[in-house]
Amino acid sequence: MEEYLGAIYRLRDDADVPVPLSQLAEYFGFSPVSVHEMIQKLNSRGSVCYHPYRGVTLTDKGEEAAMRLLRRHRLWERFLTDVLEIPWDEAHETAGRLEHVATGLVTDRLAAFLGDPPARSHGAPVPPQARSPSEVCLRSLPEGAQGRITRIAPEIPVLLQRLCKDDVVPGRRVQILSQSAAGTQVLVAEAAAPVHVPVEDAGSIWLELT
Amino acid sequence: MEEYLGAIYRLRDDADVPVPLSQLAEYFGFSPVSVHEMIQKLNSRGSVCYHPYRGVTLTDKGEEAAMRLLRRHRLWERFLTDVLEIPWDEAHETAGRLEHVATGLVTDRLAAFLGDPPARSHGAPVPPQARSPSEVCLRSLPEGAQGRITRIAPEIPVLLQRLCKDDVVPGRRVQILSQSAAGTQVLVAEAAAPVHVPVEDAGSIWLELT
DNA sequence: CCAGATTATAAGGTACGCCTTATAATCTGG
DNA sequence: CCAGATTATAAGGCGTACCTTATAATCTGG
Repeated sequence: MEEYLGAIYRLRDDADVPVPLSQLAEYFGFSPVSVHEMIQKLNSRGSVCYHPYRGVTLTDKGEEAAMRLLRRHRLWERFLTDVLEIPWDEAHETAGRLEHVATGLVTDRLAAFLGDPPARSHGAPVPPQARSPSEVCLRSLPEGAQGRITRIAPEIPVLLQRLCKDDVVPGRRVQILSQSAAGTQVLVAEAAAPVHVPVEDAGSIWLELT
Repeated sequence: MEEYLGAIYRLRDDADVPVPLSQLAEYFGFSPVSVHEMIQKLNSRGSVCYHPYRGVTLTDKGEEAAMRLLRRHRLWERFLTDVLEIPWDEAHETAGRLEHVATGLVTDRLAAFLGDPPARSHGAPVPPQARSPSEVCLRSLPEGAQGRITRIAPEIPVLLQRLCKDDVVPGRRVQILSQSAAGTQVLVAEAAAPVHVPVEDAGSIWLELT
């Protein structure tokens, strides 16, 4: 239930276009029928606005809930990475379960404890927050450019897994070796071997130049 | 599933006596039939040993799982009360949901972050830990005695709610005003009005004398 | 030792969130 | 503009964990 709102929020990623149900189905690895069912439920509950054949958008109510959910996610993630020093991929996954468990008071205190962070130390902003204009997409960078990964967006589970495998995670310094139609060749931090990032993934990686 | 193991662990409370299913039913507020069903499942999975007409005990496997669960509970509880300064009753409830969400690594790091606490600052030990021998039961104290509440055990939800309502929670200083067949009259901390604790509750309150 | 209370177990039901299969509606490109 | 791909929807199923009702087994105290 909550997961759907979070997924829509993540998938639409700033642009306020309807998210196709097929995209949600792929995101969760659920059948399109199941997603459709759930969306109907969310629609009748007024969390979501369903546009047949086009997708779903969040209502004000849904937006609210999704924002609070993502805020909790970011806060827990930040706690796990910064305070407990859990690796990013595990932190992200655990935060995905912690985000559903926290009263308003706990969330607020957690935020205060973390110093009301304006952003993840390594990653996307803690809502409510817009994307920083200084972030540029990996795909748009020339060969030789260097930067620090600040964000993976949208955060699609399979994508995150793929990237984590190659240590392409927020916080890493990278250098672009070459751009081609197939994708981008990058050198990650102090790693010896270059990593190939396919086009469809490169568009989801955002960095700050150094 | 996990909840049942935790409940058995809490209800048996040190003594290694079978826990009657009726007690579990009361603990959860479930019907006896539902509890019986679940116990059958746990029994066939080898987490629990079912003694018909007598109750359930934990197998080594179940004991292990319950201990890890309770450990996570205590650690989160301690984090919430000590670090985030959440009131005890809310902390206990939230910890009840957080305990199911934490990998081994997160638990270990959390424990380290809290300084590998031997006990809750206010309350029961973080397993594996036995009960302190210096704890005495409220019911057994003479009039006039003073002490600090260290523990509510067993932690039965309805009991915790009742006690929280009167601010009878771990950490509070109390003075025994009178003992009677009906219960115990106590003065809590700096509260103006004395509180009446019925016999059946007084047996679950443990304190350290001052 | 047996009657009344517990406890066990069988049978059938509900809500939830997922599934598959199949058909109908709508969109879109050659 | 229509054929093939998407998308929607109907129908029926599954597992989980709870429920009620009803009957059977066992325990326990007077």
